[in-house]
Amino acid sequence: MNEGLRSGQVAEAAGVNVQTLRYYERRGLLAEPDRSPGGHRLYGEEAVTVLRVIKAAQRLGFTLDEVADLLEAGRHRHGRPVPGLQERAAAKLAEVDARIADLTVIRGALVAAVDAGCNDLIACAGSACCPIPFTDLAEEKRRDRPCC
Amino acid sequence: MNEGLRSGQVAEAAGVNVQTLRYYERRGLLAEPDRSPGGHRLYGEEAVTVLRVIKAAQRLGFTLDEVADLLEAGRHRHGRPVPGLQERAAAKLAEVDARIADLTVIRGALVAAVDAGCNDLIACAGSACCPIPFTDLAEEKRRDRPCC
DNA sequence: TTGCATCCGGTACCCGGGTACGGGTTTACC
DNA sequence: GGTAAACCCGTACCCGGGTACCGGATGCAA
Repeated sequence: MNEGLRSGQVAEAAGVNVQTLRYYERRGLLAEPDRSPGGHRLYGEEAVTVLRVIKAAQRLGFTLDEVADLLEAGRHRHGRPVPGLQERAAAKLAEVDARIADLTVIRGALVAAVDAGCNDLIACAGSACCPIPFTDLAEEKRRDRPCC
Repeated sequence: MNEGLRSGQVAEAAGVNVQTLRYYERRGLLAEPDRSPGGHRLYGEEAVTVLRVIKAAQRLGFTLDEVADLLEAGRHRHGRPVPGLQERAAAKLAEVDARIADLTVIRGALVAAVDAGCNDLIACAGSACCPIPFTDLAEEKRRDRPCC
């Protein structure tokens, strides 16, 4: 009878690998489900939702540890808001913005290299006219000076 | 006497770990340098340049294998341009653009979550008014529909 | 009851880019 | 010529996020 979804069905519905279910369970992201008399996992419908949430949170830039933390807080809260979810989302937003800014710098360097018709990285590095800002690219800090 | 730079000096000058030099040598990114009578590596000045180029190329989005390939092509070329450097840079540029676009979508979702004052991921996922586009976030494909 | 798909747990491996450790030499400076 | 720092090589380990393989047990249908 249909006393729950089997691991393969959940995995299928959520678009993940079956192994990933057990992996998430080990990592504390997915609660341990009930078992059939023979020991097979039997999930409720909500497991699929949880998986979708995990995948979405990952896409938003949260690590699995962070997601586990967020979900754990959600499970234990009793009416009050999850402490820090807002703050964590705002912090992630700042990280994402920084990453976008960084990629924009990289984009600029690539565009310059393409425009200048660079042909040899080493030769370019030696010549003063090279558009690739080797030293500025070295660290993502100190992004204040524009290329060349 | 000063018959070349020792590994520690090169590493220091390029801002990398000494172990990383040997790692790059193994990976074919850094040519095997001369040795002292006792077997210590003695690098020329150009090794520092090569390291800087490697680091810059990494920042531009190239993997170490790709960088190795690019450097190898640069070593073997005799006057003619490195085949495909332009194309590869253009391809990387496309990748970077795609990544920026993707991050922009993610940014939008984060902003929406913060603006809406989301407090619990699981609760949100269940309600229709949740601003986080769980299903759209699932894959980075199909990025055509705007959030909500 | 037989047969096949699915699931079980445990462990090992994958990717990329390094970093650390350990025991033994070599170099450089005083 | 002593001594401390730097170097040698080989190997193992780290991170994050899974994936694969194994032999054995279960589930379900005909």
